[in-house]
Amino acid sequence: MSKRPPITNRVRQLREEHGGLSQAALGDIVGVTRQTIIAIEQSRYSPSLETSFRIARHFGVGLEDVFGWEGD
Amino acid sequence: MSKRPPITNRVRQLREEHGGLSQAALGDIVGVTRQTIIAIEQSRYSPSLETSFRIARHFGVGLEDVFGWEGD
DNA sequence: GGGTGATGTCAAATATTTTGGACATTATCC
DNA sequence: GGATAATGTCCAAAATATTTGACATCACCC
Repeated sequence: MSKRPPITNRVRQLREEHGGLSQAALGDIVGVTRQTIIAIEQSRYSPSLETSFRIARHFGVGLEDVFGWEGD
Repeated sequence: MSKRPPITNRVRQLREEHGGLSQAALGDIVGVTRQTIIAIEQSRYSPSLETSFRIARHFGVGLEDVFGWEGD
């Protein structure tokens, strides 16, 4: 559960669609660091459900609009 | 991000609705231990997104059909 | 050319999740 | 009464996520 999880994400696209919000700015908003956002965008590990919810809700969308399960 | 997260879950109900699947059995199926299932059902911490996806998909439902965000 | 913002990488430290094992309780079944 | 399955608790440890700080690159602007 740590080596490139089978999860896709659209964080980067959502940032761009929302006025080019920077990784650092998004991190501040959802309460994590810039590095965490980078790691999530690069699918280096799977974030906590709480962090995932915060990101989705900030963009005003559902969890599965941000994160996808490979194998669906 | 560790003291009783603002996340609700219906794991227990889903287990019961699926033939009274035990915590241990569910754990085996999704690849975590019995203790992890207990902790999740009791909202002791927020699981990884990967574990969350595995649970939801085993029951054939979406992430937000299992986990909810308090504040929605 | 010198600033600034955004992204990325690396490594080490800290925090959180997950595990493994031992033990208690309750209910059921024989 | 003894056996077994299911849930729960506690604790220590291993594994993974997250933080912090330092540094590199690229693009843009002045």
